[in-house]
Amino acid sequence: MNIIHFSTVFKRLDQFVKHHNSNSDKLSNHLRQPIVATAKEIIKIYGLSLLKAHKIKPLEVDHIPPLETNSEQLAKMAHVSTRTIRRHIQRLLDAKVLTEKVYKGRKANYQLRFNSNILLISGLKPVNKDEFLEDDQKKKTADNQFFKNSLRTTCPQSDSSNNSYINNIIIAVDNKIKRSSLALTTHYFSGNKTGNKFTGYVEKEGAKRSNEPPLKGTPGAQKNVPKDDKISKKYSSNLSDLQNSVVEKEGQSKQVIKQAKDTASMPETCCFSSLNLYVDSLWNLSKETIYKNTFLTKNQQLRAKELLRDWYAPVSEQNLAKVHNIYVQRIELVRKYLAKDSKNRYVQLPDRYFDVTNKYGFTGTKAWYEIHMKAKRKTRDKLMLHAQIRRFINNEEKDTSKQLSRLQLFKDCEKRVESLNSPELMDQFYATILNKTSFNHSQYNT
DNA sequence: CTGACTTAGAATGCATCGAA
DNA sequence: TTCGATGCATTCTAAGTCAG
Repeated sequence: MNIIHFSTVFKRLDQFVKHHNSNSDKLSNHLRQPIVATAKEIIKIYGLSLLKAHKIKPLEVDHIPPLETNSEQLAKMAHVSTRTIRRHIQRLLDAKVLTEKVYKGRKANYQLRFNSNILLISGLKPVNKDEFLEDDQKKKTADNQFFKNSLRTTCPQSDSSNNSYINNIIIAVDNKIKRSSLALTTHYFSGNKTGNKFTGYVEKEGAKRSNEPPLKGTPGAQKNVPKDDKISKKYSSNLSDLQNSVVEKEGQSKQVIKQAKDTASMPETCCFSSLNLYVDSLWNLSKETIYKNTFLTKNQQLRAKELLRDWYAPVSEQNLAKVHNIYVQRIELVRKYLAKDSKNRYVQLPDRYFDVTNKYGFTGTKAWYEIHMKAKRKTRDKLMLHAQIRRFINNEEKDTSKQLSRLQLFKDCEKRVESLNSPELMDQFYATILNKTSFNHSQYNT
């Protein structure tokens, strides 16, 4: 029995601190981790003291006693010096986490009063966890934590810093867009007619696609299948999702589908302990990133793990680590997407989001991942091209005595660029080398 | 891209002051 | 005398810069 339900109060404290930090201009006004840690220690002490007081004499809601403590005690608990405690208390007072500090004289402890919005003391009764859960759930509902109408959003397909929220199937949700029964990915909701330069997606294309049934290789592609062989298809789709993650078009590799079916038909081949390890790891990551500020019930969490198991189940053991890594990156993409506009964006609850049949959930992040990897490769190739050009130019600029053989170096650089397998980059290489006078050295000297 | 280096700001400890 | 408050010096850390 606790008067203060610590985990709930700590969550509220974290939210309060986050809100406070985002609202304060000066970095010096921010509450940082050590101060928050001190605050938590103080709350722990307060909880215990209230419990003791309640045993002696039942507490009344309107007369919750303040915490009587001293810097020495707090310093011991928080493993810091008394000086630090005093500073931290001052900062907590400034931030209104603590509302009052009353000095009771040199031979007495001082009294601390807490912000009641954070502590949520229920007075006479010990805190009923279930009540909190219910309340919290109601609040989450009110805050649009559940899906009502449309399942589509306008999220970008990569973590590039674009704002073209046009043709993206729901992976995470953008609250900024007004919802209707219509799919949000249609052009009606276009906020940016210029489209997504980074991904090469344009509004027109997106609108067109939104009217089409989901295709293989499109964002969130999880082909609709008849219910009877749903599971095997589901697994095969999943596996191709994994195997083809290096931008191989989904469904194009027969081998992959075959392998998926084989794997799905032999679940016993999976090493369940390592599978569970990956499931736990991915779930913990999701909880700490995309569901960091979302209250989740026990059942939702259990269901989430079950669903995540579906994602790993068809994967052969030797591929588990690789696949896990891809899933981690996909979660990271979602986190970045949410972080860009945390007020207006949220993600579906895990019991729905990780459903493999929900093409607008985690399944949809495959397209993000592919585009992300494509962009990464593009950047890498470009850097490689620039490096080769710079290498050649630098040699040209050296004293003749120190220069390497021009032809030899040219061939060497050409070979490297050739290995990128991109005619466009090859052309760029030739153009720049042949027309050295127009070469803007500074452009490549980065 | 990576690692070394620099720098500003925050955290902390020590010494001292001052109020009760 | 005790203990919170305060000034100052040191340490730590994160971000930025630059050269290889």
